[in-house]
Amino acid sequence: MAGNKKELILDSAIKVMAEEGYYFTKMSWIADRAGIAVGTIYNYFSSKEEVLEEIFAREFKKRLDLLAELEESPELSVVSKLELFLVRHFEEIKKNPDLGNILVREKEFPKKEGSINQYLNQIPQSIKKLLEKGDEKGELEINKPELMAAIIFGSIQGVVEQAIKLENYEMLDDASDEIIRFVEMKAVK
Amino acid sequence: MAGNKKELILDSAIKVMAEEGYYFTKMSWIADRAGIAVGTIYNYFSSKEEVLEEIFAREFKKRLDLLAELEESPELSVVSKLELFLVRHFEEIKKNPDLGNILVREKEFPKKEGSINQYLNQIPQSIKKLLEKGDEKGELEINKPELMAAIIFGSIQGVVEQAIKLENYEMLDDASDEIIRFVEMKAVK
Amino acid sequence: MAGNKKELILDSAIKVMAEEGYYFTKMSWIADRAGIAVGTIYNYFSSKEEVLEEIFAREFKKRLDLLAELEESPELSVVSKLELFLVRHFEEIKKNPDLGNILVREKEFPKKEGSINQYLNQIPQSIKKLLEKGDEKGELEINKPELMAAIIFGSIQGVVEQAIKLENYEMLDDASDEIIRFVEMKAVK
Amino acid sequence: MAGNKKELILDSAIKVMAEEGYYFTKMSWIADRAGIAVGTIYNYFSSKEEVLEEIFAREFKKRLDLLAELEESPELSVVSKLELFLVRHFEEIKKNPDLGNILVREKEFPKKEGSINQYLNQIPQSIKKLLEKGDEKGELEINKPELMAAIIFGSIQGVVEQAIKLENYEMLDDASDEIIRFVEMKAVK
DNA sequence: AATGAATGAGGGTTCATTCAT
DNA sequence: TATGAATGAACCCTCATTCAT
Repeated sequence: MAGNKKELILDSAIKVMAEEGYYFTKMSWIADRAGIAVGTIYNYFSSKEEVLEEIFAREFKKRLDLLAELEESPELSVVSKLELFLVRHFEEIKKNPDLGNILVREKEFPKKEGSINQYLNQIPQSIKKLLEKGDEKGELEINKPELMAAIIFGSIQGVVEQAIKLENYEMLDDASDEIIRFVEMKAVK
Repeated sequence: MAGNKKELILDSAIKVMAEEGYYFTKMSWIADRAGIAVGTIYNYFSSKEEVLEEIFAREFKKRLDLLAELEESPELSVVSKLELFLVRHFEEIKKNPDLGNILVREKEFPKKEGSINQYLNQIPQSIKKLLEKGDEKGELEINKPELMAAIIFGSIQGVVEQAIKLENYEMLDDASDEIIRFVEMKAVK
Repeated sequence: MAGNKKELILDSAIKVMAEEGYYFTKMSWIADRAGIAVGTIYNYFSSKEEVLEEIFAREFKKRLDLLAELEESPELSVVSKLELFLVRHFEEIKKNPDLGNILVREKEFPKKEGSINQYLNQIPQSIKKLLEKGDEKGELEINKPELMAAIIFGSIQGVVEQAIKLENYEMLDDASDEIIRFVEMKAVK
Repeated sequence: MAGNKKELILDSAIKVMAEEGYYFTKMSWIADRAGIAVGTIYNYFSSKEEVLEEIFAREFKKRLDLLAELEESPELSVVSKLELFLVRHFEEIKKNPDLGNILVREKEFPKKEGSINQYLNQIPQSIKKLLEKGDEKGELEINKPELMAAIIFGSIQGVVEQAIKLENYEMLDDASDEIIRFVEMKAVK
């Protein structure tokens, strides 16, 4: 039951924040949309920032769990791993574009190491590690893994951003293919 | 003199906003950093939002002017045009990373058609047009220009974001090469 | 409870505005006087202007309701109606001179049709209608009802203004008699 | 020349204040309307309040001078004196309704004994004295001179207020007759 | 656990006034 | 004298958070 209420609040927060952006979002709007009182939110979250953090935490946990799982699949090539990751990510975004909107747009909280930054930084890092593993294994030839990771991560974000802005969600279906093609350029033949 | 003061304010605003993010930035901090009174800012800008808009307007004007100029150079291939654009953009960011920080991070102002959104939307659009031109001219084979533009724009943003976050500005030197290589995959041989 | 808090704020506002005038009145003074926080005022009123409007609205409603009630009393002569109105009005002012002070002094908000102007304009209009009715019924002979209404309304305001300024509240007891005597000059014998 | 500039500023101030009201009037608007710089105003007036005070001072000086002059005319009856005063006052208002607007509307500056209050209080006082003189001389029978003065002063203000609000300036031509008729009620036959 | 009225620190903005030119 | 950019104190209003019920 308690879990349900927290879910309810998060769903409501995602909708409002996707529409208005984190800073314009008022706690009272989240409450209204959820059909509860403002005070109730504070029984489940200690602050507005924590609501956003929880959203990021959950979504990033999904991605990072998937990445960890893929990590431990020796039968898969690095490129396949990346592909599986992309496919799944874009599927999730397609299921809930509001979420994608938030994930892609909220970049504030400068300095503060905690907050959402901790999550945002992990994906490019994981991609970088993946690419380095590919290089070590002789699958790929990556000279500048940090740069490549930046490009790949950027591509992912860019696709989500445009898909939502243009309301062209089909773009998400083709995106992994296209990005993977880019990585395959680096494949050692 | 007047131009100087406006410049002074913008420089100060760029520094503060890069450090703190637009929403955390206080008008009084911009004034302090510029060594002037808060009221003075309002002699040059009508609101905090307008300060950010001016920053975006100026930087995007530079980019869009360059794109327009390249447009009218029939001797250049589409790929070369894109390359020149990228090289110049990354050079500018390297000269003033604070600016890059802001350009890449501020994505709020949802809905509001005016504000910074008008600028943010123009670059992917211009890239898309460039790609379509390349397709028409038989230089490139682009099936989904919108997707490709999203990926390229995303890559650019991703590189700037990571370069700044990791304080690895050399990344910016190699980024255009790498991104162009991706576009060249689409070249018709 | 809620009604009480609104009342509390209005009472406080009346006192402060009577002492200081609307423009000098600070929201924080109203709050202090009411023993509440500034923010609380905004749970009941959307702006400082709305506080003043509510004061006017309430007082004018009382007057206009009375006028409407008198309107529907065919047994009363027009002069008697006017007299009853004056007596009641001056009684009210005597009970709460602070209120009278505000009602008589605040005339700003130029142009703006909403705001307090809508109320201020209604009394002379009602008086004019009353005089015209008297003329029609053959009770009075009024050639210039607009002028007469202006004089009567001005007299009322003038009496309240001086009574408060000179702190001579007895003046209010005699005022209706004197003003009515003036109207009776117009009585058809 | 200097006198001219001061005149220019006052004329401009009257127009702006009549349109906007004292509190909404910005010093810069007065300057703009006068075709001069804001700073220049401060060469002739020490503050915004002083501009308003000067307007009141001048107009009230005219009235008080007239009253003083009438005072020393033993051949005139009190009623005639009052009539001459009213006629002149309404004539002036008709010549410059903007001025009337200000004179009638600005009542703020509570407490502060200086400011415009000093002027506003003098007219009812003078009227009261005039009435008392009439009583002494056996011309009039006035039991409550303070009340009568309040009514007469209120009438004057009310007429000006309505004439301006309704843009019915003809009202001003008939007003003195009507008000005098009221005073004549008190005449000893 | 749920409520929502109360809180009050905080910040963007205004604008009368100043003063160097 | 005239200018008008610079000043900065002042204030309305917002809204995340609290807490008594």
